[in-house]
Amino acid sequence: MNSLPPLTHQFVSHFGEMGSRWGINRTVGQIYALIFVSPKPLNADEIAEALEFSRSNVSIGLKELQSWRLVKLKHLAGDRREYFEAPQDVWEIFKSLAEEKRRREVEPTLSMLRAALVETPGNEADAHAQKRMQQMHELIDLSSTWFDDVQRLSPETIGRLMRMGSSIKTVLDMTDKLKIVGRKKVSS
Amino acid sequence: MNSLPPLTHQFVSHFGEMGSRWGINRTVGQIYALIFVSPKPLNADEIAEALEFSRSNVSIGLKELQSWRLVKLKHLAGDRREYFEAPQDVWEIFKSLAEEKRRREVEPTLSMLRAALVETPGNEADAHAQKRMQQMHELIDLSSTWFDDVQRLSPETIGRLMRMGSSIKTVLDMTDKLKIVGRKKVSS
DNA sequence: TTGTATTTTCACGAATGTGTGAAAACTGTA
DNA sequence: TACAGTTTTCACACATTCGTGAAAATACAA
Repeated sequence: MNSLPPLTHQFVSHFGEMGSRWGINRTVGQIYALIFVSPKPLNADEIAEALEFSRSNVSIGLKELQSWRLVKLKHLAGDRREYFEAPQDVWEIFKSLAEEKRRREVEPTLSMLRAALVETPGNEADAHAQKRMQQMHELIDLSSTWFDDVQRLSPETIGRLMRMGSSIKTVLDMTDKLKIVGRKKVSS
Repeated sequence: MNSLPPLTHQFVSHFGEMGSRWGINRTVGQIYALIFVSPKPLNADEIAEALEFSRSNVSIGLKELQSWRLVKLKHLAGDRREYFEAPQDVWEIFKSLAEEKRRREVEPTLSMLRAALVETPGNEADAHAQKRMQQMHELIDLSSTWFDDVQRLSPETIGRLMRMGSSIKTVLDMTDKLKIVGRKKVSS
């Protein structure tokens, strides 16, 4: 760990520190950071040595990172060991992360809400609770579906959308106007 | 806790279970859930009784929820106790959450990346690492700025944008075409 | 198949996080 | 100021998570 070059070291340390806030542990964060900045795939021993973790710890960390689809397993010719690398395209990474987060952190709640919404509340309190759940469901469902849709766009298109920022409103207003004009034309 | 009406109970339990995935603990999750579905503001004692938590635990949980801006403190006339309620507008809640998450989970990383990007790499490995950090920075910075922008739009506009889903691409393509036509006109 | 390199599992100690009751601190009223 | 209601802090016990080395399982070459 201390033998890492300064920028890499800084990056790896930061991911270790932030790990807990992101819901992964220090080890996993550092392993990912190291793989992310590495110019070539790494095997578990290299990681264990660079980070001064036990081999078993690295094994567990890599399993976890694979479950998040943040690292890809790669086999090098003439080498039996397993090598890992991070996808090169950061948009790809972003997508995997978002998708996995939704699956783990959002979907279960959506299911619970859906189940609760088809029940018939047995009293005043539950009737109100159900109304609140309805509001929550609407919001989560809309954002979730939207994210799903947008994810399918090319990175280039997403980039274009994002760079518009809040001026997307103007575009939206414009298209709405066009639609109304269109409708008027048809109906008149 | 067991005296809560069934739908409320289900909701509260779920938030307790999901808590760990969301980076809050069971207690905090349940307290929030209870406040969210409650038709009226609640005080700490009511929460402690309903959830069968110790009074001190509720106090700590409420502090945490306030720090996330998920509950609002409210004083009821003629009552010295502090009452808490969740903002009624779910979009408002969503915004607070997103903002707070960015502040805690994204900003520190952006700072670190910015700092690393102005350094001069001392060797090949760090040169490559810096390139990767550059890519990561670009992505996070763009998304972060975009989120900031969009957050300022009215819930209604955001809703409109989201309901468009991936067909936003068509709109984007259209406006691009308009711009090109416009430019041609000017230049010709 | 055997043998060896490699990965995974597991039990354990260490570290961290959680929830409690009691005590301290605070707040507003008289 | 005194004091009663309310909130917060704190030390402690308990639970959970983390990281390790050793042993077991797996994969593959000969």
